[in-house]
Amino acid sequence: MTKSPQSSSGGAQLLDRAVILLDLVADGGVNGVTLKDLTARSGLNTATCHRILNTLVGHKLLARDDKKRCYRLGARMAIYGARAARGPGIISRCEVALTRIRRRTGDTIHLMARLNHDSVCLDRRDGECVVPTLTGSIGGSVPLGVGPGSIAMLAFLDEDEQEFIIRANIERYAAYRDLTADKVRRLIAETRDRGYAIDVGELIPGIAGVSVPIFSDGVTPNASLGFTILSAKLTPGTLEQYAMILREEIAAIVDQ
Amino acid sequence: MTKSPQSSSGGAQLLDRAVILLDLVADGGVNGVTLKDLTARSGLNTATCHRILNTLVGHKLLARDDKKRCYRLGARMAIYGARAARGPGIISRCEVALTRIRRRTGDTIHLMARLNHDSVCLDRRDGECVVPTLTGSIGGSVPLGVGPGSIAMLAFLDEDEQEFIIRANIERYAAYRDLTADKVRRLIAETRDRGYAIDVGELIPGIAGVSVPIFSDGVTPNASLGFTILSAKLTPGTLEQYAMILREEIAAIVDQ
DNA sequence: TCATAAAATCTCACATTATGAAAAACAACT
DNA sequence: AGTTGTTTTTCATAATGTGAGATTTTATGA
Repeated sequence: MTKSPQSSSGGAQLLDRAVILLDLVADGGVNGVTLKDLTARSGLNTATCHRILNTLVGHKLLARDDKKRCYRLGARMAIYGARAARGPGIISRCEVALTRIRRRTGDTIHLMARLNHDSVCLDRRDGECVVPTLTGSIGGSVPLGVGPGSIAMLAFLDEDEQEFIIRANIERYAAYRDLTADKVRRLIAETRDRGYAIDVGELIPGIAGVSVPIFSDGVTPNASLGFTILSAKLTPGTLEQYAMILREEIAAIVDQ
Repeated sequence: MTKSPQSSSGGAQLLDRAVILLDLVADGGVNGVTLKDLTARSGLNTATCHRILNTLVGHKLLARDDKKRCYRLGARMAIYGARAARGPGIISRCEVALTRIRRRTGDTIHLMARLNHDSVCLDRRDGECVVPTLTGSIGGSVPLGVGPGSIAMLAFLDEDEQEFIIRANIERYAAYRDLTADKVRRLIAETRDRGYAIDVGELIPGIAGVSVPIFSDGVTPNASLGFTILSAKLTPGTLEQYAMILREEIAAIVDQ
């Protein structure tokens, strides 16, 4: 959980709790999350947890894998998602931009968003040459702090929140080559100065990336737009040039 | 609302109500839905409604357009959706199939799912020649009963539920050329006999379609896979042949 | 195979939480 | 400025959700 808007407590405890659980399940990923995990992480009483989960499953917001006795996001969630993507949110606003950038450069590009401690891929266009990316296809995610797409967002949050997230993710960084909390902090500092995030083969050898944050509401960096390119294709100035392209497109998106 | 699993009443009234509202907002579409609408359609007390909506907005499951004073699906919904699409649900299971069919035939193909009284486009691959479709891009929807993609699902529901849905949609049919409830009933009967749904230029002149239902749980037709083709490209037997292709792919998807 | 542990599910008395009528604040017309 | 319709807040009331524990089901080991 983020420390932030938990316990909105406008008189809807049950709903707040349901959202906590939805979040935990969403974070749980492809493997699914078990009841025990959920009670532990949410701090909720087992019975309460169970009751809420059952209801959510009943409404198909969650699905239950009876075999593995665990919970995942449900069919209705996927449908809602498809509908939401159509509304006047980031995804549909970026759709044109993505396609246009793809045509202009021929490179792989993706739209990332923040969900709790993770950075989730919302949309992407594959480039002419297939490059391995951190997140894989739409819906894939990495811990915030990993990769330029996520650093671009992280770097422009309040320092408190940054620290909170880094702390929460600290053990997960180990899975990404020689990434550490301190390195993340250094990358953040550089990114703030530069205005955009870059990575030159530090996470996946031979693969570089540039990402620019999107301040959808003018204040909070809730999303980012970024390239993934083969380091081999880099010439001096390529990254700067790509950052400019992203900036332009984002500017066009943000002011309506 | 569907008569079905409303009021699950396992001791989570508030959650049930929240889902009702989420559904209404999702149905409301691109224009957004106002509080008044929501209270009217849900039958909930204004204060209760307002409280729930506020909480949902707080969690970004819904978003509020302060200007137009109405509610839409929120950013978090889109993110959940992206994640859900990645799990072992219909979407990811159909992904390969979609791409393969697209390569085999070169035609436009889409995956539809049922949401209340509507049929929503979950995924699609565009064909070599651009054809106009009823639903447009991902997230687009039509009332159940309109178009082969939705008839394919509707036809294999219980008769009671069919009638319920047709009644609910009856006024909306008028927007689609000369479609009427009776015509929908006739199409359903034909589809049941045939095993798949077809349309030859009756909804959009010059555009034909074939769709086969997917019984993801073995019983309920929760989704469908279908082609949209130019009538001009039709030769005798094309539709049958396409239906076979769909059947094959669906068979492969359903048993694991 | 049976015994043991662990996790999931159910039950029910209790009080915290959610409810909705009504009033207040706010917009939108005329 | 007056009037109407919509949104937001308040608060006493009770219905809803809570969670400790009992029970059942499933997993693990000997």
